[in-house]
Amino acid sequence: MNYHEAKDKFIQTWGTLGSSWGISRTMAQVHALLLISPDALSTEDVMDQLKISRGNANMNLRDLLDWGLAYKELKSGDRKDFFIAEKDIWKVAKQIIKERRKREIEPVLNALEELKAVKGDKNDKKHKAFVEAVTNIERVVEKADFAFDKAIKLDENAIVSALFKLFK
Amino acid sequence: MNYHEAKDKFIQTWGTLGSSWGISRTMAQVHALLLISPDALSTEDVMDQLKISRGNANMNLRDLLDWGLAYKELKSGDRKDFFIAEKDIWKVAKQIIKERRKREIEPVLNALEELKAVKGDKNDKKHKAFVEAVTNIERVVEKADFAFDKAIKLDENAIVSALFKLFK
DNA sequence: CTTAACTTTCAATAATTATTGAAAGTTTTA
DNA sequence: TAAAACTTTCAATAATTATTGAAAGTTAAG
Repeated sequence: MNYHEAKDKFIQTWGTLGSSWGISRTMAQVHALLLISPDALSTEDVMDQLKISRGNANMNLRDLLDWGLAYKELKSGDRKDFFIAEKDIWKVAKQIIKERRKREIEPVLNALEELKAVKGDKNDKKHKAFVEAVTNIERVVEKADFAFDKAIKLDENAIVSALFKLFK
Repeated sequence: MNYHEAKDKFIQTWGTLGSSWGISRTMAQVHALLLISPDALSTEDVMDQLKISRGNANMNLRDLLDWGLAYKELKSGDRKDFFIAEKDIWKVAKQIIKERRKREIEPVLNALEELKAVKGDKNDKKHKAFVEAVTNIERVVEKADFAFDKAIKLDENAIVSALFKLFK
């Protein structure tokens, strides 16, 4: 496999992985391209290399900035924006967890809390099953939330070695 | 909020959460419905309550069985299949992690391994950046894979208390 | 066997989500 | 201030993904 084949396959692979873990396919592809680029790229570079439109490139670069997965780099003597990826993948992972915790877990916890207050006959089979299910789920979601919160505060090796110790 | 409102909101919430964590919206909704149902439901019950077609109900129930998130229950004197959800949410979470590890992480690790073997000038800036990026990613993905592998073997409290100890 | 009860499949269609590209907006330079 | 260089927006459109429902398939009972 030569450089170009490998590059395309990498962008494709990273895009697929990203989209299955909650970041959009194109955003992950742009990130992949930036990851393997030794130098910062402009919007046009991204457009050319991924064959996407200006609007699309702009949108996804902006989203990457929002997620903290890429940074702007201004080159003196050039008015264009250039972009570089966060290349510490552990930091990338933590950043994604952090964003998704905020965007997805928090609203769910709020919704679940509300749901427990359902009015009705507390001895009804359905009512009991409902409150029980919601309470159980809330407990697990809270624990997952807690785990993610801790994970983003630990470094790469600490979390792995902590888990490992449990099996020594 | 009365029972029906709460039920609908719960199904909606669980569907949204599911779809953002990699299981299809409708599959998560069917699972939600089964979760709060005190008794096993038939395909028709699911069709009626979620207002979805027979084909769709069948497909999603089958997928839930595949993922190990629901079970068939046969009632004597009835030829229909009835379904109940796995109600231990920690088990549900572990099951989802297990399936996604198999379906998504393993293929990515294989692809990354292949990519490291890219042919070309090892001193070229691009080539070096590429191999470095792929190697870094592989390292983190392997660690995440390891962590998930351990997580699905631990019980609910062990993993949380292990993380907690690191902060005491 | 044959019929009835039920489940599965799949091509057509609908719904959703992503992408384009031209126009509007912004910033910088001279 | 004007014009050039660049970025952002957004309505139209394309691509993708999910859903339907009728037909085919399967299983069990009579």
